[in-house]
Amino acid sequence: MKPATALPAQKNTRASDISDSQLRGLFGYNLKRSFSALQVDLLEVLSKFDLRMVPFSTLVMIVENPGLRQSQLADALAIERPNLVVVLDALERRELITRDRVPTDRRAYALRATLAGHQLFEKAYRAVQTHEARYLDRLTTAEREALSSALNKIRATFEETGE
Amino acid sequence: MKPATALPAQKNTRASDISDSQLRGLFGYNLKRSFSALQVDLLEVLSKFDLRMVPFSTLVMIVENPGLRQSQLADALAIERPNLVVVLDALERRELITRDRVPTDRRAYALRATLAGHQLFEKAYRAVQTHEARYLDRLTTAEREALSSALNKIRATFEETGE
DNA sequence: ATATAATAGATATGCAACATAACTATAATA
DNA sequence: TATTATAGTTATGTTGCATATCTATTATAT
Repeated sequence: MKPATALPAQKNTRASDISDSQLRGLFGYNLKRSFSALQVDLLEVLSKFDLRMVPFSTLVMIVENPGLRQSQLADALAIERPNLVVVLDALERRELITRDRVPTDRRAYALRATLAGHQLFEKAYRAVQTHEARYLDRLTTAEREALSSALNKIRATFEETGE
Repeated sequence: MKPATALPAQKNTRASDISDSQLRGLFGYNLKRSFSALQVDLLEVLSKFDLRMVPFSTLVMIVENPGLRQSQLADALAIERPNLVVVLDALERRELITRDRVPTDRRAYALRATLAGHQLFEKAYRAVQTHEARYLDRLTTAEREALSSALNKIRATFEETGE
């Protein structure tokens, strides 16, 4: 490979004055960094219940929508059906949910949470709410509403064309 | 495995009325869904420049901070040093950046963008700004400020303890 | 009625993001 | 000068996410 030359006559950056204002000027970058930081804490909270983000969301959806089909669930969570299968396998192995045969459609399964599943949901959901309060408490009501509305608009912007 | 039984007497959820209000009540979930939707669009924009999110961020940082060391860069981007190595390898192979020996510390490399690197940065950064305008234009000034402030508070909440 | 197409779920597989342990070479320090 | 720490690298593993393809079953189209 021929040696690519850097632009000449550039002052070196010293350790002290590293700047990321170009990236900080991008909304998406801030969104990613904030979410990543939040996620570390959330994963720690969920780990007490042997859950990760997708299995937790899955359990929440099944508790809220008993009898749900796997395809419907994958759709609602915006995850691929093959990936949901392994998540459900794990939840079923832990006897948190059941896959019940649907009499009217023998291809499909109706998903339901067991008693243990409901109990785990209650505890985990409350723990997540506590985790959320950690940062939501620092926001003003106006900020919370603006944030909520902004996130919805962002989602709407990209999901309307993307789906 | 003994058959786990679902809770009895539950009305099945019909296709039409699947609800995700429990998840929507969680801020982190909305954040994740919005970011995922945004990311699809962003990746498409970056793909025109043969870039992904981390290589793009890396290039931006090197352009803004010529002479930067790899460790400093990994720190600033909050990515692991080993993962940065392969990103830099690829950028160097494309002659977008150079790794220059540092005379005062022969372990270290000073990272600099080549002319091609600067040019790609200019084009890609503008394209990303256009992408961002797609959703930022739909937000009110108040929403934009609240979102910005909220994201910073979220990051502060979790990075102050986490680092 | 039967052939064809579509759907529900599962399996296999691959890529990308991210993390850790351990190595080489240098530099800092005790 | 011996020890420790640091910069970069290599190897490797895990998780998240996507696609192609398979089966069993159901819907539809002639």
